[in-house]
Amino acid sequence: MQWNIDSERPVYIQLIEQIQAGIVSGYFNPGDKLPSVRELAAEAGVNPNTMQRALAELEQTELVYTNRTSGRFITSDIGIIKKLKKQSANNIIVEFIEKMKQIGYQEDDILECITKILEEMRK
Amino acid sequence: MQWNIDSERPVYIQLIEQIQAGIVSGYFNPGDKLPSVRELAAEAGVNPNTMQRALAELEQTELVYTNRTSGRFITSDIGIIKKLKKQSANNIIVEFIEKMKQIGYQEDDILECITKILEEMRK
DNA sequence: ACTATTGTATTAAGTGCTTAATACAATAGT
DNA sequence: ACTATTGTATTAAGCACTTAATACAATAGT
Repeated sequence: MQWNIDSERPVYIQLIEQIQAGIVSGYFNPGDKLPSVRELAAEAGVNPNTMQRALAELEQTELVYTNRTSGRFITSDIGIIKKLKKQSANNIIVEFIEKMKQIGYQEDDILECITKILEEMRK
Repeated sequence: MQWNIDSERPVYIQLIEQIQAGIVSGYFNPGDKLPSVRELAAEAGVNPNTMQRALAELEQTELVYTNRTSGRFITSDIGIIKKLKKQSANNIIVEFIEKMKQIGYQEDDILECITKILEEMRK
């Protein structure tokens, strides 16, 4: 796994994001065993407690689960993963729309704007 | 002005956002004189220093300017306002796209998703 | 020239949050 | 049964940041 931690925001938040992205985007596969807390921490260059915190919080989404001494695993329930992916997308989109409205864009304008930018990116 | 401050995030940030939104969305008009720091603070129910901080930071965007004792004014330069509005939109959109990509959405998916949600909102 | 009103500077207290050191607990594997 | 390895709990230090009290500075208006 390719870790990418900066000091702009709390480390544990970035860990959560990156692990979750790894699962939801398919980098980790359902049922995979994760390396141990200490290994992951070493790999990412963070304190084990910090990694532990990230993983513990992730568990609340049921994306991963723990067997006390045999380690942590990605859920095998593809439904959960898909559901969370949709949910995440929804939250991101709603937040995005709210922000755009706050600076005075109507719904039509938003669609137009983003279409334009996405087109530009394709070039 | 209708202030809406919660304790989730720093007060001064929320003030910046709301004032900026007020300008960019057309609630405040170019050239308008703003109430004094102390008045605004009282109105919003915050400490004057906090309002001062928000206004001072806003000045860096050139949306408002100060005449030491006669008060603060919204810029009369409509260009600046429009430019900032576009810039803000761009930042919001780019950030949005990045987030969506991080959870595994391609550009096409993004457009599809948001189109769908916007359509739902219209109903 | 005076004074009220405006913006500004300084600084200290409070606060919440992150991180890290360390110790504890459970169990798979031998 | 032992031991190495796993996850977990506790707690304290550090840190950065926000907020607020207070004092200072400039000038428009009289």
